[in-house]
Order: sequence, then C-alpha cells, then structure tokens
Amino acid sequence: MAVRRADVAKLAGTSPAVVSYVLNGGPRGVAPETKARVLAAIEQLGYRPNGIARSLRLNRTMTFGLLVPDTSNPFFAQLARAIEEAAFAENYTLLIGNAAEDDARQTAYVRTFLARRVDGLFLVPAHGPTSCLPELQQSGVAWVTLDRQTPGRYAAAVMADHRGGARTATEHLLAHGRRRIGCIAGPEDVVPANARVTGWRDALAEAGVRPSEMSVWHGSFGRRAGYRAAREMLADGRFDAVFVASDQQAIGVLRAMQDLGIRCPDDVAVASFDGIAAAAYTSPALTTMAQPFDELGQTAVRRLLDRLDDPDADTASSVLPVDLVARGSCGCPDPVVGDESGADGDAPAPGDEAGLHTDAPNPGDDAGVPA
Amino acid sequence: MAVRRADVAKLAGTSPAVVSYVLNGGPRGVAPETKARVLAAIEQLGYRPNGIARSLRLNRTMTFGLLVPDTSNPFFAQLARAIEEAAFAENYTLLIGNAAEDDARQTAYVRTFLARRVDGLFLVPAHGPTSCLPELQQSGVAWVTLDRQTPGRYAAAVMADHRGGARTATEHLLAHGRRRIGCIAGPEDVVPANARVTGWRDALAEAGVRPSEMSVWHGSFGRRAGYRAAREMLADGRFDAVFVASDQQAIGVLRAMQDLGIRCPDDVAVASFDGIAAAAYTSPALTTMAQPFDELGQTAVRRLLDRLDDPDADTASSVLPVDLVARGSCGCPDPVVGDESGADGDAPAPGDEAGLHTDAPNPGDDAGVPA
DNA sequence: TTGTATGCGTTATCAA
DNA sequence: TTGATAACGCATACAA
Repeated sequence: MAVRRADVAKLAGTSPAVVSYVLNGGPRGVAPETKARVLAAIEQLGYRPNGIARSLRLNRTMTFGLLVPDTSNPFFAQLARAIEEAAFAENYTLLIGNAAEDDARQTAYVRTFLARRVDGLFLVPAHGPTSCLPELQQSGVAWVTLDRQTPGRYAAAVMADHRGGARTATEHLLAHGRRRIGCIAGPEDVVPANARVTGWRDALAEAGVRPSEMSVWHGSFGRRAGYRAAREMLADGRFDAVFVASDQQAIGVLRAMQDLGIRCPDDVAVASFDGIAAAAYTSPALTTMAQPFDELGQTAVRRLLDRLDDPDADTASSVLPVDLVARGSCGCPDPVVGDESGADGDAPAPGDEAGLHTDAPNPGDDAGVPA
Repeated sequence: MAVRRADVAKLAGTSPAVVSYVLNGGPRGVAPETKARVLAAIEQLGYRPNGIARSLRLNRTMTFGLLVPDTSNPFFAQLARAIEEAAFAENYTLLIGNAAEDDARQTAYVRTFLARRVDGLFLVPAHGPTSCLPELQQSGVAWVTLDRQTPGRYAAAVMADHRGGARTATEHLLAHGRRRIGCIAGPEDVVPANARVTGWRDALAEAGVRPSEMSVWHGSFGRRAGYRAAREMLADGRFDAVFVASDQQAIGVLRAMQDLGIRCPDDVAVASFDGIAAAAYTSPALTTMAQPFDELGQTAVRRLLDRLDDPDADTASSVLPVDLVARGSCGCPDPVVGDESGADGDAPAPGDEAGLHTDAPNPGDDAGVPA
C-alpha cells in the first residue's frame, strides 16, 4: 500500500526522478542498466504509481464526466456504452452521473465533476430547465452536448438527424400507402422531440396530407408513455399508421395494440426512432430509424479532444445521419431474427447484437417498398 | 481557473488554513466575522476547491469503481443505476468500466481504478476467466462482488437468490399444471446461471418429474441466445413450458415462438428471471422473478462502506430474496399495463416504471394460481 | 547520465 | 481565535 516512488528508488539504488523517467519513458533517458534495476524494484515492491498525485502535478486526470438523464434507459445505456468505448480507446475513463431527470441532481453532478477536475464533460441534458449551464461555461471545462442541443453556443453538440430521420420514417409509412399517420412524440420541452415532430410534418406536407388534421401526442420517451398514447389515439381507428418518436415508446404502443385487438401492421403500421437493440425482438419487429451509436460516441470524444487541444475550436453541431431499418411493424417483410450474422453465443460485442439491425436490405430511401 | 485557496485567503485578509476551516466546517472554529469575509472572497473569486489536491492529502477520493460485463445490457444497466443511486446518497461518485465480456479489458479497468485510487470497487465479473482477482486482492482495496460469486473468499458478494428464485418460478409453472418443463440457461461457466439450473431441478425433482429427461440449453444471457434456444427446443412440441434464465433470453424466446406459430402461454408457458423493466411490455408480459435492484444496490454500498470502516469485516455473501411477478406468459391473467400506479408522464423515477412490477397480486408462493 | 529541489492545492499540526 | 508550516506523491527544471 504505502509503497512510494522513493522506496523504489532506494531499493534500486537511484533517485526518485529516475524512477519517473523509466515509468513515463521520458523526458530524459535512463541507462539500460539502471532501468533494469528500477523495473526489478518496482516488480519486487509491487509499486503502483499514485494517479492522484500525478493528476495534481499534471493538472490532468484522464477522466471525462458523462451526465445522462437516466442510465437505465436502454437508449442512453447504448449511447453511454458507445462513449465509454471511444473514451477507453483514448485512455480516458468515465465518471458517470445519473441526473434522474432532476435538475438539482444534474447540477450536483456537474459540481462534483468539476471538483474532481474532469478533463472534459459529456452532457445529455435532462429535459426541463438546465440550470447548470452558466456554471459549466464559467468553469472553463471543455464539454460537448449529446443528443440534444443546448441553448446558447457554449459547447459543441453531437446528435443524430432527428428531423431528417423522422421525415424518412414517415415517408416510408406513406410509401406503404398509409395516409392517416399520427405522431406519438416526446416531451414538449425537448428539442429533438420537436425536431422529430417537424420531420413528420415535413413528410406529410410534401405528400399533400394536412398535418394539422393528424394529431400529435406528447409525453415522456418511455414505454409507458407510448402505451398510454396508443390507447388514447388508436382505439377509434382514426389512424392507419403512427410515427413514434422512440423505440421505447413503440414497445409500449405494440403492447397497447395487442390489448386493444388492433393488428400491427395490418390495421396500424408503426415506425419509430432510435434503433435500440430491443427493437429487433418485438412482434412484429420494429421498423426504426437507427441512430449510429458508435459514430456518435466517436464523434463526441473526438470533438471533446479537439477542444482540449484548442479551447477555441468551433462549436458547430455535428449532425449524424440515421438509417432506416425496415422490419415488420411498417408492413415490410418481418425478417427471421438472428440467422445471418455469424455464430450466436456470447455477446457479439461491441454493440451487442448489432448485426440484427441490418436484417433487411436498407432502402435508404423508399426503394423496395410494396407501394 | 487558477484561483487557489491562498488567493481567497489573501483577499479575505486571513490565512489559507482558515479558508479550509470555513469550507469544511472544522476541525477548528472560525470567528463569524472572518467567516463572512472568507465566504465573500470565495464568492467574488469564484473559487472552487481542487478535489484532486484534497484527495491526495486525505488519501480518499470519494469515488467507487464499478466494473460491469456490459453496460448496455438492460439488466446490468438497471443494477448499475441502483448502485449509482445508493452511492450518490453516500456522496460517492462512480467511475464506470465496461469489461465488454473481455478479461483483458476487465483487468485494464481494474488497473486504472487502482491507479486512480478509488476508495472501493464493485465487480460484476465477466464470465470466463477473471485474472484480475489476485491483483485486486493484493492491492488491498475494498471490493465487493455483485450478482456472481468469485472463487475464494477475498470479498463480500451481494446477489439475488438465484437458486431459490428459479425453484419458485418452476414451481409456479408446475402449479399451472405443466409437467414437461425445459430450461434455457445462461453460460455454463457462470455461477448464477448454474444456480438457476439447480433451482429448476429442485422444483422438478420435488414434483416427481425427472429433470434428466428434460433438456437444458446453455448459452449467453442475451435475447439472441434465447431466440436460438427456443427455435431448437420448442419446435417439436416436447415441452409445455420453459423456465428461462433471464428476461432478455425470454424476450428472444417469445419472438421465436411467434415465428414458429407456437402460442404463449397456451402451447408453451414461460417464466423467466431478473425482472427488468422491459418484461412488463412483451405480449404476453413475462412472468418473472424480480430481483430487488434497489436493495441490491443499497446492500452492496453498505457492505463496501463496512469494509472501509473495518477492513476485516466479514466477507459472507448477502443473498437477497427475489419476487415472483406473475403476468401473462405463465398462464396467469395478463394485467393491463400502466393503469394502477399514478400519473404517467416523465420518468416515474427512480427505478423507472417500477409500479408495473407489482401489477398482479404477488402470490409469493403459489396461491391464487389456477391449478 | 544522475541526484536535488521545488511546486501542484490541500489539510492538519504547532506555535502564537 | 489565528498564522505559519509540513506533509501527501509525483514530475520536471536545474545543478552536478
């Protein structure tokens, strides 16, 4: 435990500085002979450098903070994992915070992250107020916003193409001949939620359907909200399709349709958004706009590193394209799960059962859709 | 940025030590007058204490490491969240590591955690070898094992009653009059997986069914493995029920049954294990043994804190009971989702849509089951 | 090529 | 009640 660098030096018959040099490979050279002695001493004493002292000295912790509204939500969990993956590749470790959709708690986490001197911060803002923003900006840490954009231009934002994706999904439903397409959206005070509604409107308008005559239901992104929404919107047969703003909600929607005796896709077709792993396993499987989790993670890390190098790096948003994954819920043929991509078995990591997302030829546009 | 304690002291016309005393409320008193001046100076300069320096001095980081096989797996995500919750309540922050079911990576994370001087470590061992164990033990950090037990008696283990729960689930299927009950299990080299198989055997044996005549399928805990298992085991009608070792697998099983045209629960009843949130939203909803996530998290944190106070605290395992949540997949009435527990809306935190898990009167034993 | 000395920002001990 | 000062363990500029 209490073995310090000085102990190693003494045993190796040299000075602490030299121990540093061999450990860090610099900045100065060390005679191969001494180096060997030092390594032997390290081994013998089981010496482990104290990263805290190192951080203090270097003013760098090799740690990023990741603040998420709810880590147990599968979408955020997959996003967090992608970031962890990209950060790990750059030798950064993640301090994780669960805002639990609570502004006070979000602020509390920002404060501990700051106190712990994280080198940078990823923020997926909880909806509602985000009172930690001024504090963050003033602190001077590098940070990037994920999935949602924050008001102001303090930080870079990395997100999927919410609007374009929603439009594509809706267009796909239209291509299936559906016309009365409702929208089950996210919370009204969340930017990407509204962007998705806009995308849905875009598609309807272009197809000559009056969006104003279709209804939009706003609620949380969770399964339960989707369930309730479907029970309210779908019971009377007004709609022959519905665009759902998240896979989680769509899972609730499918369950509600089952309970109501409405068939999917025969009576009501469903298309949703996110591309979480679970979407491939519902019955029917969900047609969804898959977010590029890995790319989101990599982009976010890269942009944060850019800002570490140059605090004045630009804060433009990175908007990444989403992919239409056509499965059964929209009326496309529902692929048999899990036969195409390699052996089964243990966790086809990373990204879990990622191969499943491409189980239908991706039309990109609307090619191949039974009109 | 570079505002240090000394700056505050100077501005307040006092000494650095006094600044500490007012900040930490001790160990010595400070004259109210000076205190006011110090606080004003802190405010004015926007001073934020450096937690790294503090950690170095105190030899305490107020940080725990959490190492998980796969954070994007819903079960681990819910478990991680419970731990985060409990740790946050004790003012600890979590450094999170994703082993990605890879031993080398698990070891890499153990090392950074050690280097960063976490005060304690939660380990959910990946299956397969766990070569970091000696290193961990030798390091002297306090750590507890979660969900799975590690060989040896180095650390306390906190886990659910895998065997008893599996037994209860199987008994429930038996109480529904099923007799030909197969078992879809987890990986063969994972202790809890085998404990669940044993529980299933217990129940069959007691009911006079020869377990040896039923088959056990081993595979990963994921959806895909469940899907494959079901296609292999269920196609020929040998079974009228199946005990599935995880909800994730069961979700795959339901999908496979759909594809095979086998009705659940009519043809094959299903009961599974874990009680993840998603289990309430399948069709039919899954009857499952719900793990007490919150209690697991609290117990784990408490036991870790105990070991911080007293490194020689005992390392006995904490085995927590699991609850039978009867829903449609076993043949019980499938409850309508989400009407009972309060308003919907935004994230019924914490524990997400927790109210749903109790949507059927919990028999505890087998009471109320249509024999 | 190597040893010495200083500072990182904090807390705690010791005089005053 | 307060001000100075010595660690905590490391990295590096500087002297040797």
